[in-house]
Amino acid sequence: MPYPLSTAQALHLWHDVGLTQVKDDEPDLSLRQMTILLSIYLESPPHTVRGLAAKLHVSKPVITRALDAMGKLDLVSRRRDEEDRRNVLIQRTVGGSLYLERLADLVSASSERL
Amino acid sequence: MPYPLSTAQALHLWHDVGLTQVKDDEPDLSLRQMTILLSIYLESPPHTVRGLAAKLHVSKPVITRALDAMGKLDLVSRRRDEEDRRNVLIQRTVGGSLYLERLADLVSASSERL
DNA sequence: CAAGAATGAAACGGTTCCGAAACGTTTTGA
DNA sequence: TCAAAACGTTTCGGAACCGTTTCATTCTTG
Repeated sequence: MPYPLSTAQALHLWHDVGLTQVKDDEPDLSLRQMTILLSIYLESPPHTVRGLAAKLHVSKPVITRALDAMGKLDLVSRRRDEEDRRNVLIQRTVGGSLYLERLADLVSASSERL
Repeated sequence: MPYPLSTAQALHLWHDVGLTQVKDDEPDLSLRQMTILLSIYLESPPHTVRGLAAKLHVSKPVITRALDAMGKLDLVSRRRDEEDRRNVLIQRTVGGSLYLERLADLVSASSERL
């Protein structure tokens, strides 16, 4: 368990990771997209549009559009809930797992250089 | 000095901080804007449009527009370089310092809960 | 001193995101 | 059974951002 980061270390960590992300040519996820993606992968299913919207305090169309965008990038997928066909269940993908794995490695590596 | 963060801890830290930022009503800075702001506050002056563009591997208009946007939010200010009037020197503001202080506190507090 | 280089800003067209409102489908419950 | 509610999506107009190109100003240098 690491000690809490000092405020100066926190800023350097943020700077370091941001710099790497910006310098890469890969399309960056917006803050909202990234947070939605992390919610899907870190919290236990099922994930629904309504549930995510409530958790992030944003409107449902924000979630729908973020899922559209991340779906094109193969970071998440959607499936109808057959038990209640009004619901859409949001699912993880291999691409999403790899994406977050790389992010985690980046943060972890930056934290070593503090 | 903290130990390096584990990959799982890194993702939870990112999620936690993102969640707080998204739930706030405050206007979020884009990844590029945030990285520019951190460069200005963490690295030693002078900061110029050209210098920042080179460091982040982006075009100059990206920097100009980000400075416009952050200037409106009172996070940075600009001043002509009187020694070479082609240059614009980018300067820190009280608002920018407070903004980053709050970010640092947020990251630091989240890191405690890991 | 004049021609070229360097710097930052502005203009332009295209893409993406936003909030609010309206919509289609499915389920609920009176 | 059938009106109301719930869920996710689509549409709409507006705002922000992007990359490229062009421009005005200032400096350098031959």
